[in-house]
Amino acid sequence: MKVSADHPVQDATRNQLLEAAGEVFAEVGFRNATVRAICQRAGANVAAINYHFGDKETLYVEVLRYAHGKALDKYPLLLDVTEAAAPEKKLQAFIHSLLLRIFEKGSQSWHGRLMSREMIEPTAALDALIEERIRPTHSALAQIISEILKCPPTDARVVSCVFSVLSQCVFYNHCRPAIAKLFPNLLPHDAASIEKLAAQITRFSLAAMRELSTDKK
Amino acid sequence: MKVSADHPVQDATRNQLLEAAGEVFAEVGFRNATVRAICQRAGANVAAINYHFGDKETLYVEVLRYAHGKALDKYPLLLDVTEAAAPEKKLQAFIHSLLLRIFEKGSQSWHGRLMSREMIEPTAALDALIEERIRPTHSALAQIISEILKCPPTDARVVSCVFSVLSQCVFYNHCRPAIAKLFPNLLPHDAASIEKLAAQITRFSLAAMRELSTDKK
DNA sequence: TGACAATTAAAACAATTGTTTGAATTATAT
DNA sequence: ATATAATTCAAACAATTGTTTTAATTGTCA
Repeated sequence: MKVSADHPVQDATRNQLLEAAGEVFAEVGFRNATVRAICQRAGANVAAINYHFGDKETLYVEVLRYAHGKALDKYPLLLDVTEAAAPEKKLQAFIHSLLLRIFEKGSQSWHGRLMSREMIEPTAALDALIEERIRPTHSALAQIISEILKCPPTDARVVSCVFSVLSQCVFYNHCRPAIAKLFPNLLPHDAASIEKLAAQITRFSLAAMRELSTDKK
Repeated sequence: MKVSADHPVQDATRNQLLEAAGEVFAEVGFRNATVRAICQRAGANVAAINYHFGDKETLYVEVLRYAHGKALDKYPLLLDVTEAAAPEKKLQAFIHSLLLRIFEKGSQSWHGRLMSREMIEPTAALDALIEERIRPTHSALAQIISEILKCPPTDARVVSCVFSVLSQCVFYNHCRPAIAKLFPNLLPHDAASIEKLAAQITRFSLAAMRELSTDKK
C-alpha cells in the first residue's frame, strides 16, 4: 500500500485523474459523478481513485485545491496594472481578471462551475476555499474601493459596494445557462467582448460610487 | 391505473409529496434525493411517487412548477406600488419583492435554492421556467429601467443595467453560504434589514443610472 | 350493503454505485 | 539480473438506487 503523502512531480495517472475529475465534477456535481466515468476519461482503472486518493471524497477536495491553484496562477488578482495605479484603473483590472477567470475556456473551464456548486451545496472543502481564496479576493477589492470612496476599508459602505461589484461579475458564472437561453448572443465569446463587459461593469460601478462618495457621509 | 391528468383540489398525499420533495430536492439536489427520503418525510409509501407522478423526474418538474406558483402568489413582481408611480419607486419595489422572495423563510424557503440549482445544473424543466417566470421578470425590470434611462427597452444599455440590478439581488441567493461564512452577521435577518438592503441596492443602481443617462451615448 | 375503482402497502427486482480483493505487471534499486 | 516495492488490472462485493409487482385496504356510488 502507498501512503498518500508527498509525491514527486511526475505521477501521470494521478494528474490525469485530477483533470478528468475536475471536468466530471463540474459537469454533473459530486454525487452524480461516478468513479467509473472519471477513471474512463482519465484512461485509468476503476480502482485507481481508491489507490491514489483513498476515496472519492478526498479526490474531490484535492480537485478543488488543484483548480484553485491553477486558476490563480494563470490570472492573478490584478492584471497589467501596477500598485501605484489609480484606484479606478485597479478596479477595472480586478473586474477584468475576475471575468477572465469566469469565462476561461479550455482545460480550466470547469473551475468556475466547481465554485458555484460549492456555493450552493457546500461541502467540507468550502471552509478552506473561503479562507484561502475568497477572503483574500474580497479584501483586495475592499482595499481598492476604500480608496475610491475615500473611507476606511471597514466602512459599511465599502462592504456594500464590494458586494455590488462582485455580484455583477459572478452573475455570469452562476446564471450562464439562463443568460444563454434568454439572450443567446449576449454572452461574451472572445477576449474583446470580455474586455468590453469588464468596461461596462466598471463604468456602472464607478458611476454609482462617485455619486455615493459625493452626496454623503 | 390512474392518468395523471386533472386533479380535484384535495389530494392529500400528492400535496404532501410535493412539499416534502421540495424540501429534499432543495437540500440535496435532484440526484442525491432518494424517493425513500421524500416518501418518508411525506408519510407515504415508497411506491407513492411512481403512482402519483409516474417517476421521480416528473415529480421534480411538478415541484418546480408548484414552488414557482406559490412564490409568485405570495410576492408579486411589484409590491405596494401603483402602475402610475415614478419609475424609481417601481425599481425599489421590484428589488424589494425579489429580495423578499429570496430571503423567504418557512415552508417556501427551498424555492430559491431550487432555482439556483436549476441555473447551475439545468434540467429539462429550465426551459419552461425561463419562459414562464424569468423572462417576464426580466421584461418587467427592463420596462422600469427604460423609463429611468429614457430610452427604448431594447437598447443595449437597458439590458446591461437589468443585469446589473438583478445580479446584485440574486447574489444573495447564490452565494448565501459563502456570505454567511465571510461576514456572519451581514445577511439580513428580518423584514427591516431586508428593506434596508433593498434600499442600498436601489440607491447604488439609481446613482449609476443617473450618471449613465446624463453623460450617455 | 355490495360491487368496483382508487389508493396504499410490503416485498422483490434489476441496475448502478463506491469500494475491495488478489493476481498480474511495471518500475526501482541493489 | 534479481528481489522488492509500486502500480495496474479484472473481477467481485456489498450497499443503495428507482421502479415494479401483487395483494390489501379504502373510498364511492348503485
